[in-house]
Amino acid sequence: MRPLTRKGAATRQRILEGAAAHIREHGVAATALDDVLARTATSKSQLFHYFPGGREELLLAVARLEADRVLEDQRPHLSDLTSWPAWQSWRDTVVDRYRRQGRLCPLNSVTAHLGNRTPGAQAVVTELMNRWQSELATGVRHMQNAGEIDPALDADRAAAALLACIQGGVLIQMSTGQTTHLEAALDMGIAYLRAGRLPSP
Amino acid sequence: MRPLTRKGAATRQRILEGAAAHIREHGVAATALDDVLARTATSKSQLFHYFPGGREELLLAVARLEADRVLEDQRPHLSDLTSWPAWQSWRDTVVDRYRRQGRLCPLNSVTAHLGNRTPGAQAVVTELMNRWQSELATGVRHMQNAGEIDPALDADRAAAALLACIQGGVLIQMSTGQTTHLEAALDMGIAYLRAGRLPSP
DNA sequence: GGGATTTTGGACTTGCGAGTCCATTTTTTG
DNA sequence: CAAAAAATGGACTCGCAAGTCCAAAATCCC
Repeated sequence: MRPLTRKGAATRQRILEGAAAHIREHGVAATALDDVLARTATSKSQLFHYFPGGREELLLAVARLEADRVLEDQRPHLSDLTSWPAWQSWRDTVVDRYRRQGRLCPLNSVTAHLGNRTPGAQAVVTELMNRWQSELATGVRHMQNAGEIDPALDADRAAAALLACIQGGVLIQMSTGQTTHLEAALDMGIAYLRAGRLPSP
Repeated sequence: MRPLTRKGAATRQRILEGAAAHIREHGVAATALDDVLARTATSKSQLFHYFPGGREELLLAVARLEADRVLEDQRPHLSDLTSWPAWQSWRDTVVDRYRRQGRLCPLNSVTAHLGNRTPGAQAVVTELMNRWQSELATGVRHMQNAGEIDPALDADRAAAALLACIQGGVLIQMSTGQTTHLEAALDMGIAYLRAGRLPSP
């Protein structure tokens, strides 16, 4: 079904990354297929050869790329939330990542444009959220086992709240350009976790 | 400059609300000018007569409409955060409002589509956020004065965090369709405020 | 009432950009 | 090496939807 030569795979990758880059710089609305072709030195036929679904399929692939990137950029901290200093450096990483990213959030941009009526688009986002929340919950549970957080706390619900803090902070940053809300929300979330800490005996 | 007959004003309003309604139902991408014309029984010339800037100006007007609506839907609770039960009913109102709204967030949809390149679009959002945060901060300060929240808490920062909780919860709801994150985040935010309460003497 | 102004209808232009097609070149495979 | 399959170039079609224009109708103002 899909033999895909080495050269072919390279071209496909080039198109994909070129599209992602252009979207990161100019947003989805200002990204025509021709822009991608020009930037990647490819032709229409190549694009439709590797992405038979056309624009929509390409955008979906970009969404997947960006979604993976989101979690990758939080490594290794995200998977090692085993002490308060670790939580703090994770927090700093997140803030820094989004500060760097600036006002354009490629993922939000793409999914918003793809519309939530495309089942694929929301699947990508939903899966990202699930993985993200799951890793946070693992961190919370670890701290509970270490006696640093009240075991009565619902780890998943706390992780959900924390995730919302991040998303909201980022969303606000997209309009204001400031990361102050993100920082405030994250700090609050972590403070909340610590407040539920078992009183040291 | 703009005499605007009574009839003219009515037509303009009809177009504006028709556009907002169509966008709420179908999203921005799926809203062509012709759709609005058909729904409001008006013609191209009328639309461009009342919105000389065309589509962009219309969308911006819709954004303003929706932004106002967001705060209005939280009245009167938002301006009366003077007791813990009051905070709770505000929280319930917000959750309910967004549950009703479903997956489509007209404001986010419009601003995302208008791109953040339009200065007007982000101005609308920024102003909304400022007003929203300001009202929340007022509520926090009121509770501080009543001795229900630690006076050492930075009211504006707490309000910023709370705002991020809401935005994030809503954003996640847009993909998942669930309000669980919104609820978890809001509950956490309020719990955080209460945790900072002065120990009763 | 009547001239000025605003409102309205709707056909027309226009440009953009997605998607198609086919001929040609390159690579794989046996 | 030769046949088959894949990769590539780029011109072409085509539909949609934004925006323009002008003439006709309604309304306002004195």
